[in-house]
Amino acid sequence: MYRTHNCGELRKSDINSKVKLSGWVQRIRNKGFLIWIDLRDRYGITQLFINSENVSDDVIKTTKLLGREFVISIDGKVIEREAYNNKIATGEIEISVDSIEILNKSEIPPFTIEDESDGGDELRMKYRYLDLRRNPIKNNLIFRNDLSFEIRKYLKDNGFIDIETPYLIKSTPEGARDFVVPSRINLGEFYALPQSPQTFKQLLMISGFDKYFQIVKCFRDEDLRADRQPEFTQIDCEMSFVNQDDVISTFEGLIKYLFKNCLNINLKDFKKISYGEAIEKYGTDKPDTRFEMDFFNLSEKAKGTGFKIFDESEAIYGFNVKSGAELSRKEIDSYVDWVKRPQIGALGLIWIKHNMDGSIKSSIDKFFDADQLKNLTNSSPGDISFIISGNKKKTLTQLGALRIEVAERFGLRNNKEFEAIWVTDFPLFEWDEESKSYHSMHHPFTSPVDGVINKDPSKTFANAYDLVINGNEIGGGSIRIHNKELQQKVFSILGFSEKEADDQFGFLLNAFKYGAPPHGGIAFGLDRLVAVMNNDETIRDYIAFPKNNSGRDVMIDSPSKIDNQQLDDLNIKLN
RNA sequence: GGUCUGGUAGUUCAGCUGGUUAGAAUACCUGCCUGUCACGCAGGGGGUCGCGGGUUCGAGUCCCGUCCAGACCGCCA
Repeated sequence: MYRTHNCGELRKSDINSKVKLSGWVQRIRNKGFLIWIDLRDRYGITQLFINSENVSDDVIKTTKLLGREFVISIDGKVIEREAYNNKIATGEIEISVDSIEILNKSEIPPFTIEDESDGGDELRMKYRYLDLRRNPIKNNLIFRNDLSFEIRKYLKDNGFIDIETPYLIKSTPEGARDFVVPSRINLGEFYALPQSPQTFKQLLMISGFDKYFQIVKCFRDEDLRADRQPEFTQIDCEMSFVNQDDVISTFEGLIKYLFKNCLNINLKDFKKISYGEAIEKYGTDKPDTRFEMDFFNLSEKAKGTGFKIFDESEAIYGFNVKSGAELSRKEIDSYVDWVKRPQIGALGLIWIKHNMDGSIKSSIDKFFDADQLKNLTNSSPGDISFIISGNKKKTLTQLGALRIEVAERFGLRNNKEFEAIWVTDFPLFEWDEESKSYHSMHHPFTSPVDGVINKDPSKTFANAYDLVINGNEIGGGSIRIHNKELQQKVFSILGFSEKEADDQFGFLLNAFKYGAPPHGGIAFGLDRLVAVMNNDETIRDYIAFPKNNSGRDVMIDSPSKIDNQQLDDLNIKLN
């Protein structure tokens, strides 16, 4: 037997008990005659106490050999501490050690295994198994576990069935790049890893499974970001005989349930905002609505005054910042520089300070008088207005990015506050200039509103909805097409020939012939949900073994070359 | 594919307009210490300044290339 208790559970009531504990040496405090060892496991830390006068020579000898991260097992008696440590749960007791056994020694770890580690990202990833010993990361994974459990509980209680779908499927050209797996017994052919179980869950609806879910890995071969990994986990759900409101209410219920049960937070009812409104007011389809700073549109109002920049712009938008008039010239300039960075790409930033005394100072004083400016921005004393003009789409995007940056610097992104919203009424199609073709904004199985496609496809709206929490896209879904003809029409608008559509999705079109029920669903990014619930926008520390910026796992060193025999077996030649 | 930032001791970092033997903290090692809990005190070891080239009397520092890492843009139906 290695232990009678774990390192986090002994209390004052256990005093005088004989116990056996096992764990890792967190730290040794050697004061000559008296030695303390912090013994750590997943559950906590228990202090071991060695008084040189009262222990065998063996214990002293073994203790001298110990170093950080040694794995040891000790026997001893629980005693009360002379001075309590209220920082840890076991802080009122310690173990008077009778015997020590070294179960395994450890080299000195490359970084300190403490809450505030000195390790940089790269080192932590290389030794991720050590990083996972640290409380912050360990607790993230425990939280994720608790969240998964509650997800399953809610969905099961609501009649959903967990069904696994295959990972080796078929490559399709639409959407993200597929990860591809060569087939040895079908030489020259390839599987693809699923970007989502989309078509399978629709087929399950046709099978009559009614309410399906799966917490499932998905794969996309695209560049990574702090919130994007090539393999990630979705909470994938689908329901039959539902309309948009049914799906939204079921899953608004799920999200509220999760916040309540995992964070003890009661979320307000989720506001609904249309895609068009989101873009017009916030410059993004995933607005952070915890703060105001809605855009105003000056595209008509500010033109015709002879100010060239405005007169020649397709669009002019701006927003007001409360207390922004306190910004120094230097701070304002830093915003101007910020929007001019290539990542944002604005040509400039117009600012208008509305001082507390009612006076106006702006970067366009030469072209407008104070009253004109007050009238344009509708600002209050104390505000600063930021304005960007130019191409409409770019202007809105740039201003949207600035809005977030301003909120960040003004501390408006309050991490105690959570605001979830539904974004609806997306366009069904998006025109892509590069390929001169329509793309699905969501995916090609999304049904148009009322099941009808407008003569002008770009004016058709999708029966789709995204869940956004604090400016992060957490999930998205739609009511699907369940009719063969409509599905074929969508494929043809997307530029598929009848044969291509049949080759790639014939199985689905076929299935629609045999009594496909109306259905729809949603998928949430579990990694992002976990991160956002912990006020984080980086998902890596919520995944046990994530990949780095270049898609590499630096711990196992993947991806890696494979040997020629393996290539031969697959009939693959590298060039 | 692109933009930006970084790479100096085991680790996290400092190192100014180029100029003696490249520093700090922490970790590590040795000794001392009878109530520590970020224990304390004294001492010690530890560096191809990512790599390659160039400019220069002289390069951690400037220039070019390259690799690695991070953030972002493109991309992510």
